[in-house]
Amino acid sequence: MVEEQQLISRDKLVIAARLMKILAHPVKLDILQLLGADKSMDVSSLCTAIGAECEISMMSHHLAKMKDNGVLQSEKNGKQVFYSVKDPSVLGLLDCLKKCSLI
Amino acid sequence: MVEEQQLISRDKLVIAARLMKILAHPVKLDILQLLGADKSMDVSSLCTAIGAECEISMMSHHLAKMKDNGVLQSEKNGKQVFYSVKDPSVLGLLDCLKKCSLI
DNA sequence: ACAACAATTGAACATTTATTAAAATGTTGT
DNA sequence: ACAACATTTTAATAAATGTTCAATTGTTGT
Repeated sequence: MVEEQQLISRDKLVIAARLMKILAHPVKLDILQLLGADKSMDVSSLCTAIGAECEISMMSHHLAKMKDNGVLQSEKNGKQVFYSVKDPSVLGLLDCLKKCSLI
Repeated sequence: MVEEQQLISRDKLVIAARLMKILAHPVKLDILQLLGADKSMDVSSLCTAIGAECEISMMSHHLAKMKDNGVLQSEKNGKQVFYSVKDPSVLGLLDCLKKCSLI
């Protein structure tokens, strides 16, 4: 059975490439999988979870970029800022990487 | 039913990020979908298929990078060089982008 | 050997990205 | 008001990326 695939339009490829570019960083992917679909974590906790090489300032930069691009959302609670995944569909990318045994 | 997900290791995240970074470009994604799992096209044809804004030199650079990183393979036939997808599992990324309605 | 063609290579350049440090902002408890 | 803390912001810098052009390589047919 030959499935004739519908080609993705240039516009959509541009959008996809932009999203991939934003997420194409080990720390950002790790943030995504740590948060998952429904968790919420503050910046320091994320930094700790990511591991030793994490500077709080760097983490903040990553989070800001992901938020600016609609991947994450944040909510302030006292001194802390809690981040969570805004649109869970982006998690499909991670799943895909796993399922396709690309990683 | 709560599925507790196994976290992807740092090493694998680095690999995944590298692959995503390589492919995070509209032209590269377009090359991937044009070639699909089993097609083989020469550089000029790819350039024509991509559209008007395509410089042959730019196409060659893109193809070389994708080949260097194990995404594509090439075969010379006369004056032309034919490119094809080396490991079809990378196409899963494209499928995923479609299926997850990310694009 | 030469011309025509296909593709690659290398250099130059502008743009973007990642990292780090220091300063600034905002919040809480005293 | 002040100190302690959490986070953001800004700036400086280094590194990677994308694009274009010109020069080069390799192939085919005459």
